[in-house]
Amino acid sequence: MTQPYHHGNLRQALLERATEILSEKGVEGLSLRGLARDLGVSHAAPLRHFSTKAELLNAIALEGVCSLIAATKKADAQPPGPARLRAIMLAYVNWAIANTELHHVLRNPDVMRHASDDLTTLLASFAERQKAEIRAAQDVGWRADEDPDVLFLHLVSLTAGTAIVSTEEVYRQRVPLPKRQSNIEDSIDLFVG
Amino acid sequence: MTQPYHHGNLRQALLERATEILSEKGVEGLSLRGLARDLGVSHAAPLRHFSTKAELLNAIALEGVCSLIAATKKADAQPPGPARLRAIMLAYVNWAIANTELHHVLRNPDVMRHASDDLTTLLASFAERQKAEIRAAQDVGWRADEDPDVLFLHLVSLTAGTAIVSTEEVYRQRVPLPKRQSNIEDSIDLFVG
DNA sequence: AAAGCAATGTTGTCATTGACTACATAGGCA
DNA sequence: TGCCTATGTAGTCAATGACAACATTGCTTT
Repeated sequence: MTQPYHHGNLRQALLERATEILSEKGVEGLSLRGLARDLGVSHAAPLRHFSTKAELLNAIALEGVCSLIAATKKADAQPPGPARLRAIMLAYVNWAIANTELHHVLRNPDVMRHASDDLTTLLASFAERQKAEIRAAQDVGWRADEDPDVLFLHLVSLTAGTAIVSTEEVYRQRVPLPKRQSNIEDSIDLFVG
Repeated sequence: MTQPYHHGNLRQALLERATEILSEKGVEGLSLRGLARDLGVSHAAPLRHFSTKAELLNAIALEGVCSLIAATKKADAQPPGPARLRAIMLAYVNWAIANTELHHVLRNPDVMRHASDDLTTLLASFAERQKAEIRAAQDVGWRADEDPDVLFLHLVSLTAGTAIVSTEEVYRQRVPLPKRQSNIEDSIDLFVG
């Protein structure tokens, strides 16, 4: 029995294997030729799906953002206001913990440097959605007198910061899990009140 | 007039040029051979000073951490307590703004993956110093009844988060400077009280 | 069903890079 | 003066990204 000429689902296989490699060896350890070897296809086959390494990373990042957006959408179960803000922030941080490597990809300058229009647009719309949630909360009386832009930055700083602290090895080794969770809740409480 | 056989200060020149390249093209755009070309030396000359690309990145990161530590040391002018905590956090964020690229290098997984013992030790000692400052502030009565480890994570989350929001292009484009500064001060106030 | 065609995969090739080795030069020290 | 080490050079090799020319497959359109 011989291998079929066509892989069948090479694009998806590439994305999956690439994500594995990223966890293990990072962007620098990811190579199109290495992926081809791992999947048993010829060295140029990946180019049919991603004509450059940057394009592959882009596709992975795009998947990541979609998954992140989906995760935070669940906060819509809460009514607009501080409760929903809290849910969004929690969802973000929990997503980062559950998808550490994707989170790192999205934070990697070498990836985002080549961000496609699709990707930047999606990220921008995600930011806009957060801004809208801030305004909605203010409409319900939450911190109604403060500057929504500054509140937006607060929210982003806090979620980004707690996500980083929750996922980076340095802190995971240095501080036990329950305390890390306290940090997340306390930080968010500090913001949403 | 011919070039002298020896460059004279190649190591330093490499570090400086490499930092420039990192700002422009990131880690992936940095190559030892490219540096050699830029500095007019042979393609293998850099290897005398940094036997691998990772070692060069490490040296740059080490310089960065030293400079960061020096910047935050100025907070010692304040007496131990919340005032000094505030000064440390402000110094950190201002350093990140003034040295955006070094900050990105320190946050780059592809760099820190190969961190030398020197580098990890230095970073660990920096973290320990922050922890000590937290305890010192508690000794003066600031949040004396809270868990110092959780407070430490708070501090790190906040500084990391505000530093990121202050330096990343996405937010710099989206929110004007004065509001970004309000965010920094408000965020820190929220923490130190 | 057959022809044609686009999608997908392969082989071959080239320039660039990281990394190693052997060799050249310079400057300090016995 | 003569050696010795630090520093720089030239040559080489394997791995990689990227491209081109060719092969195979399966859908589509008659």
